[in-house]
Amino acid sequence: MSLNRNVSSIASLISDPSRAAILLHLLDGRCHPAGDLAAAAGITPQTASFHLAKMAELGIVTVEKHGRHRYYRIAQASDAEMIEQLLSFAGPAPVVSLRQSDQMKKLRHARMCYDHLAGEAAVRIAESLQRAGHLQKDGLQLHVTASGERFFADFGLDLPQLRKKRRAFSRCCLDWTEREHHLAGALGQGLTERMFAMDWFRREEQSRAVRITQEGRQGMAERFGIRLD
Amino acid sequence: MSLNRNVSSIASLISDPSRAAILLHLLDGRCHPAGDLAAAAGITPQTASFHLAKMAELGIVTVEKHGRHRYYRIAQASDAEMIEQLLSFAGPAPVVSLRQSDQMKKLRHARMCYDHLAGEAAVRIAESLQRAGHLQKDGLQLHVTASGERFFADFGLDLPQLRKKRRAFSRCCLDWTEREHHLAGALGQGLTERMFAMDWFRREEQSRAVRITQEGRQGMAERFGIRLD
DNA sequence: TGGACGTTTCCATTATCATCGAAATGTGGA
DNA sequence: TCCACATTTCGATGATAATGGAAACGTCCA
Repeated sequence: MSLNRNVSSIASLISDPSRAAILLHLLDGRCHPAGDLAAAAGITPQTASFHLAKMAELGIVTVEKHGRHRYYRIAQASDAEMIEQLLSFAGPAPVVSLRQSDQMKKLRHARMCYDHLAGEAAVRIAESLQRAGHLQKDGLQLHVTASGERFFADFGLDLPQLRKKRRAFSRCCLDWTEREHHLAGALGQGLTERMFAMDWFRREEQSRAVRITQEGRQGMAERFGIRLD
Repeated sequence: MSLNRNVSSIASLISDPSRAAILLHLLDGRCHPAGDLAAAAGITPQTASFHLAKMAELGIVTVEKHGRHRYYRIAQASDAEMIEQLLSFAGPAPVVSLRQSDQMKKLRHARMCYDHLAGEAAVRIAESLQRAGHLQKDGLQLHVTASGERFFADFGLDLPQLRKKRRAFSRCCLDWTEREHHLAGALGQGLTERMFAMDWFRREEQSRAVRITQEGRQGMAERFGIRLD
């Protein structure tokens, strides 16, 4: 591996929105073809290729050629953990397994994944939205149906505004604790922001864990038909 | 609003080499006049001033005016820890000169990480405290056990006072030279302060490096069962 | 009071870099 | 063999931002 890594180059990976989106998408630990990553970040294949080459040079990602596809993945699992922590505000990375710890339980429950909600709560919300017919899964996309348009507008989201952003509008993101999908993309971010604004959730200090408030429990039961715990 | 303003803003700050140099210089936790930082980064005072203003605006550094000097320092310990985290990601910088490698050896050995000790000595201390059952790792937390309460009190630390501080009490921080954890948080700071008060360590001028005194070697052998070098 | 010095502000220049169109490369399938 | 498709390379563009010269500001000191 080229030790071309210096602090600034690592930091620039995270500070650029397109690269952050790509990294975020790679955080599921699986391989993704370059085109998917381009779509995920809302950029053209050329641009994605440019970014991926840069990341490969730094040894953050590795490539595997299969036929005419090139599959990218994060080179080391330990890097993946560190990236997720950095993306969603970081403390030092745990080297040992966190499986049984208290902190881990909290993270399983609800946490931030870069700019949107993850964990059990997020997975349940995504399920509920699909069951109600507001979202429809189409590959990696989560299509917003007509009833979904009304639902999100009623929920206080400005969908036209969210669509304008230079990033994928609505995607699913594999939740590494639940092994199910939750909602990501501009819509996931907007929904999360709205729920925070309504004080459904509160961030814990020094952690990406998220605490669900009493309002949150009530709201999730009323709006999504979800009862947690 | 961005829910992770900290990360992306800090990352974009560090992604510029000049600012990275400034921040790295500030990682010693001391105050530095603007001119020194300019020299450290190899840029003119105007440019340094421009960068420092930007960092101050984001709240990552704070200024203190003393006479015609303005002293800058990193505002929050958590930001400093995040930068260290990025350093551990980047890995050790390539050594160019003999003088640098000499300096590097010293930094590996013992250095300041903003307000607490880092480097081999700090990692060994953290290990020793866990082996003795005074600390117990729980995710990112380092829990102080009953025997630990007694140990630290006997060592001269006022734990109740440290707990009151508006920051994480006891946590681990990934050491970028050793790739192991050392003790951070209020407890790490307090322990470091106490050891300095006992003259176990002395800071080198103009550097993050820390020198271990004869008392320090003796004390660490007696209290922690550590023999360095 | 005047001059030296540390620092900042203003401004014009320059460098960097993400971005995408066009074209090239390489692979699979018909 | 030819075409479709995924991806990369090349080249140009435009936006952003770093940079340092000139000058102003404040503070210290003689």
